Amino acid sequence: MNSVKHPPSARDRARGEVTTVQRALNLLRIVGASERPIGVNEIARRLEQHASAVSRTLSTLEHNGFVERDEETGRFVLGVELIALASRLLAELDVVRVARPYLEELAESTRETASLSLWNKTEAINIEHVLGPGSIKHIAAPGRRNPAHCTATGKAMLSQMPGSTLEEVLALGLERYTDRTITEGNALERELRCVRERGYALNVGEFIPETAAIAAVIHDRRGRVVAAIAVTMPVFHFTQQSERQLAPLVMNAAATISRRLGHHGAQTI
Amino acid sequence: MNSVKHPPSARDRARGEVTTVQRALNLLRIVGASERPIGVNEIARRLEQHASAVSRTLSTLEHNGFVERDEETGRFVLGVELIALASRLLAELDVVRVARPYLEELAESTRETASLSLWNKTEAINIEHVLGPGSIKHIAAPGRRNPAHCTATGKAMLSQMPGSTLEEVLALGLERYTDRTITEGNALERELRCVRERGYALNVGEFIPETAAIAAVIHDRRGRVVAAIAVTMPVFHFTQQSERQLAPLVMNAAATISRRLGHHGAQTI
DNA sequence: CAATACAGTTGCATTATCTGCAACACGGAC
DNA sequence: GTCCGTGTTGCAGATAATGCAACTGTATTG
Repeated sequence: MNSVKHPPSARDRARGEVTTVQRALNLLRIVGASERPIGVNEIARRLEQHASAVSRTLSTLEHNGFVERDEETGRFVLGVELIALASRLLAELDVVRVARPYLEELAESTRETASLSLWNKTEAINIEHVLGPGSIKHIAAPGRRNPAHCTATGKAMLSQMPGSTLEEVLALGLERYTDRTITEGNALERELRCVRERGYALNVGEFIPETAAIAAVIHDRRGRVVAAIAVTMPVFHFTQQSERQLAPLVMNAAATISRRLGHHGAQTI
Repeated sequence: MNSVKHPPSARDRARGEVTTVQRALNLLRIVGASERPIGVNEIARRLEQHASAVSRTLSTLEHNGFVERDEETGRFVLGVELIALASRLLAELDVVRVARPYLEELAESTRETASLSLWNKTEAINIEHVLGPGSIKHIAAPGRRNPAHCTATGKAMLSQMPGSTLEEVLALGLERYTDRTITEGNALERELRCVRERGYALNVGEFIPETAAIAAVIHDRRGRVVAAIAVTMPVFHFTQQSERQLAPLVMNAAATISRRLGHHGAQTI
């Protein structure tokens, strides 16, 4: 007898049901997303949990170095242990090392901010940026999460992902951030087709009203999409002319980085 | 002031008692410490837990992007989510950015491997390294954990920590790694006094038999010890002469980095 | 200066989740 | 074929997490 495929318990876990660990990870993300140190009660409110539970979980996380307590305020920030875990990963990611000089080159030649993002599940994550001379700060800062449907790096990478990934993204709902955000599935699919055809993705105020960006994907030696680079600028810098100028620069840099990672042009989806 | 009066339950958490989250974090550390992708049963053996429990926890972690499954083997490695959390931290840590050029300079002038470590609870953690021309690989690699009592960066930072930290380290037990490892509390205290006096720490085969290192601490603008830099070499490169040559280089680099972080010589413990 | 409000922590009884077991599916070795 | 090993799942019992209420300490208020 073949046991039929019920949606069973571990599947529930995978779908984000209530587990203690799940709650702890959400907590960690909230601490990470906060600009300033964050207190127990504030976390509890955002998680819709009781302060006592949060306090105890934080105690465990603190003891393990995943969060740290600000000496003066007693509030929490992420801890060094995360760096310990991530730094090996980062060191092993060739793309970071290879891309950095090209980011600097891009930032200099475009006089805007250049950044590198990785794909994570259903979103892009910035991990490196080089500020251009007069550029806005904090845009494209490392650790920032870029939704797939309304950012340049997000759309660039999503356009190369298998259909299942697009479905996941659609299932999450296309949240509206500005009046330019694409919130309709078919429109997004059209946009992604367009991105594939021209080889770069645009975002003009779809996520943050004042910023625009141009992005292109990076492939590794096996042809997989591993990252994307972007040039981010204030919306008022963005014109058809700048698009014509910048797009080739971004695509060239991305292609060069891909080549240096051993990519030979064969696209394995 | 946190004058804790009772030794109560959350203290138990802090002391690493069994909690579900605690187990998940240990699991994460094991995945992170593994050189290659690691399977459910192997993790279960190391944690002395049942494979079923590990499997379920991994399921949650995977869904959250904290671990990823190697496509071919089905084994686990750390996930991009950790980079997402850590990269902001890293970007905000001035010391990393400031230190990098000096690491490169050190690596070049000494023709050995230069590295930067942060302090985490009771150990030092490498987060950056520059390989010297002919140097051994993987020593001082990012993510590597350096015990406080038998590594150069560990001893350098521990020597500047308050007594309570030393007590914590002693309480963990001074594990023996080689026949040169200091395993006796009083001997370690003497060694630390010596480190404070001469301004740099040595490790000659106390952790890994074949490697030696010289380290000095970095202070931030408030005089706090935030990091240490080290030059690591094969043990057979290490002589009294090389110590005399390298120690000033390391101390100078550390002092320069401290100065660039705004440290003015006032040591606030 | 008391009165008040809020943050953070803890003990305890209840409840809900997690664990361990046993069984199963799958794959490889012989 | 059998015999390992790995990974996953359902289930019932074991265990750890929860929510409450109480308490402390620290701001904020009148």
